[in-house]
Amino acid sequence: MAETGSGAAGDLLAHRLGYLLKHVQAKLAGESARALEPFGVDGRELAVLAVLGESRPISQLEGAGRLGVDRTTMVALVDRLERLGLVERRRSELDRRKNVVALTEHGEDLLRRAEDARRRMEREFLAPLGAEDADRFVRSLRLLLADDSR
Amino acid sequence: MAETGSGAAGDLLAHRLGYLLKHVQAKLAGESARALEPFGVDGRELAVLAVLGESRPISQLEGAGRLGVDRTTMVALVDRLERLGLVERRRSELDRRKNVVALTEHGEDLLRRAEDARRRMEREFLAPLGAEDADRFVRSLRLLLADDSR
DNA sequence: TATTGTTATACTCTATAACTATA
DNA sequence: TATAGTTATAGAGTATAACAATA
Repeated sequence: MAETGSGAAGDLLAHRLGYLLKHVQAKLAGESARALEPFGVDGRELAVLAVLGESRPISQLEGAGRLGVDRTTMVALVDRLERLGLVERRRSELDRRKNVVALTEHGEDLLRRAEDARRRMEREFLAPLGAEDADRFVRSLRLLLADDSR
Repeated sequence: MAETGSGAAGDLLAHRLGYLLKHVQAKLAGESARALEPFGVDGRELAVLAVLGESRPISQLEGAGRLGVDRTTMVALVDRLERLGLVERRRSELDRRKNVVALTEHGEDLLRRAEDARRRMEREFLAPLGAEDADRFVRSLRLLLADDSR
């Protein structure tokens, strides 16, 4: 989506939750892209890296589950990270159907530095809210996602 | 995106703004689809209808500008709304290059009823936050979008 | 038979380029 | 020459179906 809020949109749209959410997300995506550009990965790929680098090595399917993506999507994500030399696929010795995906040293290093950049970017992004409301905002997002009262 | 938050994701991802925003938006999109299903339009099309139905009739390009979409995208959106009998294209008499897009009676009626349903859906969606934090949340979204301090 | 990874494929969304008609 | 609408097309992003290897 390259259509950054060109139209002032009066304020008819500023009252639509869908519009607000979509465009705030798009704006964040832009800032994220800029912040991560030096690292050659996007926010999504960094999230994959973070999940894969979390404690013990996990399989592709397990990673896909945690990220909430399809396993075919996961193949493409790992493909790309592997091509960048950030992760390595190894056949699991316990269950040879599984790929265990582990971060390379380069991957570990990039993960640390890119995560720093991401955190800085997020803090700046939320700065207009002030510290207190920024916290409340993030907590609200978590609450909205967690609530499974359907 | 049909990948509703299947993976519990520990809470590694619950601290990533991008992940939270994306999935909250996806969840809202789901609720929105359900709420608007009886009307045969999605949230986006309803927003187009709302913009077009706002006071004086406007051209496609003007509508596209307000919505923040490309004019080629606008063609497809108006195509669909016209096929549904919700809007009508008329050649502008002042400038015959322009299409003036006006809501039909059916469109006006659907707009009113679907907007009610949307507002109810949004209120329910935000309910887990409580009234006060729900307000703050929406205000924060507006603030984040408005801030042009780049 | 079921599961994991993979490939091929299709579908959605949206933008770019080029065309038509008007200005 | 420039603008509004349109069409054709291409590029992301992601899902479904089918296949191979393994359990």
